[in-house]
Amino acid sequence: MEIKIHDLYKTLLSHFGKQGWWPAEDKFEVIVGAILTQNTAWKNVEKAIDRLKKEKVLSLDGILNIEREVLKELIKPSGFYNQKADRLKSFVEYIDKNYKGNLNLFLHRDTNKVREELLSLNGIGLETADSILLYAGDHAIFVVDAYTRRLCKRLPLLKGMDCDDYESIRKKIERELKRKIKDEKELVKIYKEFHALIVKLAKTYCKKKPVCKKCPLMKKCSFGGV
DNA sequence: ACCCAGGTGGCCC
DNA sequence: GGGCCACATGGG
Repeated sequence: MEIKIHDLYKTLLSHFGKQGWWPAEDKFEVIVGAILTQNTAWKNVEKAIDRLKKEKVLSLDGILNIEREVLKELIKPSGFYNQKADRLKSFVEYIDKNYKGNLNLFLHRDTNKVREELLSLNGIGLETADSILLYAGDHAIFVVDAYTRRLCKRLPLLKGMDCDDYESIRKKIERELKRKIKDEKELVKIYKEFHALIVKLAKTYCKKKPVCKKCPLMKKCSFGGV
């Protein structure tokens, strides 16, 4: 049996409730978190963010002016700290140089323009770019991560599509949801919530075992669990 | 002593 | 255009 994407969203929402992503105080914190969480447990990212806050450098100017070696030391708990320090530095330098350090000026423009620019920056790939677009910029872009990809492989919800291709999954999910949701603001809200729910699902039921008997989607899966 | 975590870029074929 | 690999810390 095939699961409709919107039904899957509804099922997850009623099962887990609203997730309220992204957990951050402002746009800049979302961006820092998006870079720091690359292949890293969120718990470790929190430690790094707390340290940046404590040093009062969790701002565009803060990261711009802090010495690279000091920055590395502060974000150490989040791992890959050499490259992540470079990535944070190159991002704030880019915004400073091209947008007078004004994040809103950068974010609030044509979606594809912003996306292209993000992708041109060092260390910002598809998922990080889309996380920033959706959660910091409120653009209607769905974020695909490793969990989403895994879900696509295990659920017959995206039949006939390439589950290894990021863009293919993103566009399919966006198409399906756009068909159902006409209001742009509502769409953005659902993209935010849906991605968070997929992460929640994976963390709750699929930590180790690829197929979990406790999974709430069992009944709807032709093969028994995600 | 493994394996995993809200990825990305570089190199190889 | 896909298949490896390094990147690093902390928790199970």
